[in-house]
Amino acid sequence: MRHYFQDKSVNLSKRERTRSLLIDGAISAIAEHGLEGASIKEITTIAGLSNGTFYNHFEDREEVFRLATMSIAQELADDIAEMVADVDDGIARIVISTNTFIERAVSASDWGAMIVDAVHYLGDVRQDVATHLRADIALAMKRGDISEMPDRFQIHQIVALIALAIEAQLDGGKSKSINFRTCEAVLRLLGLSPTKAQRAVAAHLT
Amino acid sequence: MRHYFQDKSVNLSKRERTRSLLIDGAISAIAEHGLEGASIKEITTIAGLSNGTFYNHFEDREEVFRLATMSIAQELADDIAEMVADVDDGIARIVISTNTFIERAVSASDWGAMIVDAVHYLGDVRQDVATHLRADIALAMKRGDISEMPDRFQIHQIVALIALAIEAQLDGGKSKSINFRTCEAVLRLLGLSPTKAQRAVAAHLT
DNA sequence: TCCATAATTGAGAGTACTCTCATTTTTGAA
DNA sequence: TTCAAAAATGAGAGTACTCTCAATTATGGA
Repeated sequence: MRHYFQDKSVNLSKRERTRSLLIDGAISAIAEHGLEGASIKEITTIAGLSNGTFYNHFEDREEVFRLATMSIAQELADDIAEMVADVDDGIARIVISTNTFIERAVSASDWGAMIVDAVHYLGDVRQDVATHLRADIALAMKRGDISEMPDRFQIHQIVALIALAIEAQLDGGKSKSINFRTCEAVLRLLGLSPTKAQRAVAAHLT
Repeated sequence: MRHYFQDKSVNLSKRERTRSLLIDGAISAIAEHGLEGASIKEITTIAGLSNGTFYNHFEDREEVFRLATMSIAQELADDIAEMVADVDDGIARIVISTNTFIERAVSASDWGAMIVDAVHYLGDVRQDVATHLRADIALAMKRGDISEMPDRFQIHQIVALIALAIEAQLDGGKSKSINFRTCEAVLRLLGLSPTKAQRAVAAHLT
């Protein structure tokens, strides 16, 4: 994942390729030192470019951080959308999406670290997750599995639990149990009883 | 709250009084610019002291941050312990503690902002909350209201929800509804059904 | 191949921060 | 009141960072 955007841009214009190098570099740097600690020097060194090139592509630090976050969010969203494309049960979609999102973020550890950081600083990320979640919940409501559409605050609660699950696994190593329990917790927050939540998770994750 | 530790140390030694001034200053600075953004210059300016004095009292930034966080945590813990001293129902204690903690943190907004920041950086804070929570949960288990003692990860989930509630109110203004729903969410995570959680919150908060 | 345009380079100006230390000021016990 | 010890001061050394820009190098269409 360290060269993800670089690889993806391999037959685009030079401008795009360099941009991608810098975005990959920014992700590594942020994963290592956090949004506030990542320096432009570090980003360009990782990218194998010189300091000045950065400003040929981005206005300032803020811009590359925003772009890098959005790029990751988009990639993960696409990945997950494909994963649940043929699942038509809302609860199942919520469980599978949540689990997949966390798994992917943990596996691509730079991405995970960046997401955890971004959730604390950038409200956009939360809104992004919210959009996808809402669609799945609407589906579950049609079936009567969930009775009320959660508001913005409840979505934030769910996002906080997901970020925590990623953080815990980046610190302590991969753990299926953490994923299971996070999915259960999400369903509990959405109003399922503990028993139903547990059954739903057991049914859709292995 | 801006001069809390200063006021509290008013008849201690000069050394203690200056220390308290600096801790109050550190809290304000961190609330304003975050743990990473708060500079020593800013802390000493707020305290009305000169730059060098800081190093007469603390080894480095890290030390004052740790001390300031622990001081706040201790004060809040004492405050809440007193509040629930004569409540012998575990669920009630959990609800009242959670609500009081969030309310206090939001009212003393510098403290709240610092706690939100510290939760993300310092594991200690989570452990601190954990200790108090565990006692209340043990009480609720004796009565059969909760069936399993939550492990470290579940405690972290609860702490994350509490931090989110504080953050939301620091951004958007005080809101009883956020407190209610956070208490409900905490009880749901602890295994209560949505109905029971709602009743418990309604019974103990007004 | 040629060459206008685009991209990259790296030195450095400007800024901000942490921490040290010789000096000055304050404190409080005798 | 006196004065040794304690505390506070602020200039500045050392470091690190952001962003600019004139100069250099690479690119790709004709």
